[in-house]
Amino acid sequence: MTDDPVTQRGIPDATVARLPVYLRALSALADRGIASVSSEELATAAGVNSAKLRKDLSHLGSYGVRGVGYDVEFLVHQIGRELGLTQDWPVAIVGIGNLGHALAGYAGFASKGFRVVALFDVDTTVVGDVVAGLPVRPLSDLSALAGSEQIAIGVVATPAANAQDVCDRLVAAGVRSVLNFAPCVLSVPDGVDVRKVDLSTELQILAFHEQRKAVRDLVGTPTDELGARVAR
Amino acid sequence: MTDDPVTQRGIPDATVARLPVYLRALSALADRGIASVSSEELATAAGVNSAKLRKDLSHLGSYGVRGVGYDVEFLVHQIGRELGLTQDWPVAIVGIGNLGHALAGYAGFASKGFRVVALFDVDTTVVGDVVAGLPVRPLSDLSALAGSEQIAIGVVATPAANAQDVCDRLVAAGVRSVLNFAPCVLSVPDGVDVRKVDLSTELQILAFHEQRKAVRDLVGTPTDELGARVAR
DNA sequence: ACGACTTTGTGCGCTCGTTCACAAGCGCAT
DNA sequence: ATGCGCTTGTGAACGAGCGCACAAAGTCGT
Repeated sequence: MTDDPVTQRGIPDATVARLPVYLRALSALADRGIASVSSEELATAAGVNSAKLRKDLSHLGSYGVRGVGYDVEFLVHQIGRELGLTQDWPVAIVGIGNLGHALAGYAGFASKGFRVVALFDVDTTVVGDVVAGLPVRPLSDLSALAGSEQIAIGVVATPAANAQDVCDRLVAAGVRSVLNFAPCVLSVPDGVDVRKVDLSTELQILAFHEQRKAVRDLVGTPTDELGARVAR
Repeated sequence: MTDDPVTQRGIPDATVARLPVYLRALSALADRGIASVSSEELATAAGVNSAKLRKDLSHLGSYGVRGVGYDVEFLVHQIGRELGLTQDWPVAIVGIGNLGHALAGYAGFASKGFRVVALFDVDTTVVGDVVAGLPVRPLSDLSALAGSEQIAIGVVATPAANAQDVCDRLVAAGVRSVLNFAPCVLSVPDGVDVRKVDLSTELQILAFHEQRKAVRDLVGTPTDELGARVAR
């Protein structure tokens, strides 16, 4: 019954988070016409340890050839399949402000099977506009469209004040994956995934390290490694 | 010489990454006029375990009162100070395309001591435009401005192809904190921090889980907890 | 055909972070 | 003043993930 023994049993979250990075590095190699790559080369391209890379890939199956490396094309296909990029993922963006505009026009969406199929906003002055070839629809339309299984991923690009309400509507409409750009915590029922992209948080983390570096410079203590921290 | 015993000795990265979330939750409470909060309440507001919250806060010092909770105003101040938000952080944005525009106009920047002071682009058709009150300058101006210690954080909002070059220029100009929106790995020398914000990666992670959920639904196995994973 | 070389896949110890559970500490009511 | 109830701060157990190091397994040259 298990259609695939490897696929079924859990891939660690940390690994899943890195697969897109590997995929991108591999795609770049493929574009340059490179057919085969060693774990060492791919690891440096992806900015990770080679052992970690190998362990990550081993979760997908034994796709490497000892003494040779990995077939680039094949690996691209396998990772893509594992991430579900062979299918088409309809995406809806809610909140067509500054950021919503940019997201709607973002080419990176289309590249990997993600397709923006609907735009929503509460602001009646925006509703009806055509952005990136799609009409901006009122938020009330959401339930109708999503109910027909047309939306897999909802992107929340509204101000924080509206985010939870918008999220609730998305969930009510059957969306089970939400990408949240609003600077707030969204609470969702079980079975719904939320990922947060938070510019402000990232800046504050950078500020923390920057401040620390400034202090170090002043005191002039080169104790400890104060090396680069390529933050996760 | 140690001006503050607690501040000096390392706060875990995982904790630092959560401090902005706590800060936001606390600010929201303060706006609602709430003066005191328990770890339990704050934890739920921030979407974390209360024990974790307490341990995180304990790294800043013993700022809570047993039997009572934490003083909201005071904690806001302390976290803000720890994150370096009492200072002003000059930010430069490179790459004034779709995303760069949105970032330049993003209000969240200004809110916490981050101030966009310069915009750069290589595209001569964009250079000279005024975006969000600032002129877009040619990339060659970067070294001059940054050399005078005017830029603390560089934001890379260019296509992936230009990102490494832009990053190198930023670093050469003395920038030691980079926020990277380009879908690629940036390599930087020791002492420089890079944080990545990657829309495409987040979508792919969501797709992975979505696909898995779809499989579960088909097979109809409610084994394991297939609960909500509020992803990190 | 065979040995030397290369690279994968992984067992193992270690570090880091999370969670539980509880003692220490504080305020308040009596 | 004293004891009670509440909440913090933290010791300790647990678990996840990372990286070293090496055996297994394949290729290539001779």
